[in-house]
Amino acid sequence: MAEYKFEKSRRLLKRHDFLKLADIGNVSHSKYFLGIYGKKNKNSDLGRIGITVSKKVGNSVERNRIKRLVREYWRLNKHSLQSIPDINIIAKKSASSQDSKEIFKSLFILFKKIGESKND
RNA sequence: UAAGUCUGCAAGAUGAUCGCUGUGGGUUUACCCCCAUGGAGGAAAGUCCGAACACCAGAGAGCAGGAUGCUCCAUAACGUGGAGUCACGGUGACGUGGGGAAAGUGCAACAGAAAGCAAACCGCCGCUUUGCGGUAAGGGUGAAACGGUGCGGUAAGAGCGCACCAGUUCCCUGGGUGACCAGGGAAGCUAUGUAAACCCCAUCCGGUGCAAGACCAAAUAGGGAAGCGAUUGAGGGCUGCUCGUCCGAUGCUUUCGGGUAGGUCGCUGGAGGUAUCUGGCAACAGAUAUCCAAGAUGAAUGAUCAUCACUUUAUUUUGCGAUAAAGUACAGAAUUCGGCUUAUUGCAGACUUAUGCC
RNA sequence: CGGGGCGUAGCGCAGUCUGGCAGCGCACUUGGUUUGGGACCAAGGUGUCGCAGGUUCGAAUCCUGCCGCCCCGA
Repeated sequence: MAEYKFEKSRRLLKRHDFLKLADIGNVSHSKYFLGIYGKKNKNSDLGRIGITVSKKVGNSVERNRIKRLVREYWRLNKHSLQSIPDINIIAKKSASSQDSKEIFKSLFILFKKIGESKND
């Protein structure tokens, strides 16, 4: 049961955390999302996640829905994302008015790309 | 049946699993964990008004600036609401609007003779006829041209006179708390529009906003005070310790205060909700009973599945119905209330108009 | 939680305060010039003035309510 939990310590919450990631600046794309990620943290077995959905994506209902879907995907797939470092997920404009299956598929592709690039 | 007007109601339901978050309890130094229970709206939105609350400023009054503007009532307050009143729009149900133009100033393009204490282009009339005078009936311009119709009157005309009508101001009587309404009389013969132009009158307004404001407070660098210390070395580094050696005076230690990162409070029980009764046409107020119903902070309230409900489409059926698929608006609390405005789905009721039938 | 600015022709901007003709530059079209092109010369087209109501005889301009974009403060 505990493996599906989603705690605050697993999230990026402060502005300087986000700025630090932007300095490192490793970027990957998928259809609806952009991922900015850092180097792997050796002390923690799992990276932290931050979600950015700008005002251009839609109204507050739409923005909150996307954030919840991203968190849901992260929570349910934690066990397969062990190699993922700290990451900031940025929603693209086209992510609005997509259903949950499309969102999850796009996230799957994004994390797969990041996992492969770490192996290089 | 169609088109419309007004008012009200709802905002899919139930269950399971996995999560997020508030509160209470258990356990614990504390975290974790376990149990119970709560978790978006009618607009939570826009931030357009009004207040509460907090801090700052302030003797009192005024000016400037801003807002509001028929009347009465309601309210903590309002630019809001209720009831009325007048005007305008609509066949109608009904809707929209409201101080002052007879204090002063300004503006009214083009056209037109003339756009406001009048004036004479054409026309008409008179005379002593290259012109002068009278005239506002008629012409045409314009959004707007100084009451309308008729009769009298006149050189031609004119409220110049009269009758009726319309309008203005004043007075009286009656009704109404009042805006105002009804009736009667007098004056004068007419007074353009614009105040969402300046302005005048009346009423109201100190400023900033929960990132208000209060408290705790790391690292680093300043500041105040006290103590130690000046080559006779305070203190520190190299080391487990001693010796030794090196650094060393804008120094070291203690303490006080401000205060950043960060955190806690403010933070949800209130001009509160629901029901009944009483007063009031109503808005609303009062009494009694009962209930406690979100509190996040890179910001919770979600995901998946099942069943049912509603709508649409397709297939099948004479039909009822059945099956399948898709869909179920606008939209997310951010200190809290009262309104306004805007976005938006469905349903119900009352009423109006038109047509048809009985 | 507050404050400010902008929206006018394809693009960049005037005009809004003080209501009455919607303009300027570049670009575009046509003609001339040139062997041809550029440059140059001449002529021309152009707009729901962000949207909707209202005030006025008349609104890009005044008033009210919305929409979009940009910026600032705590």
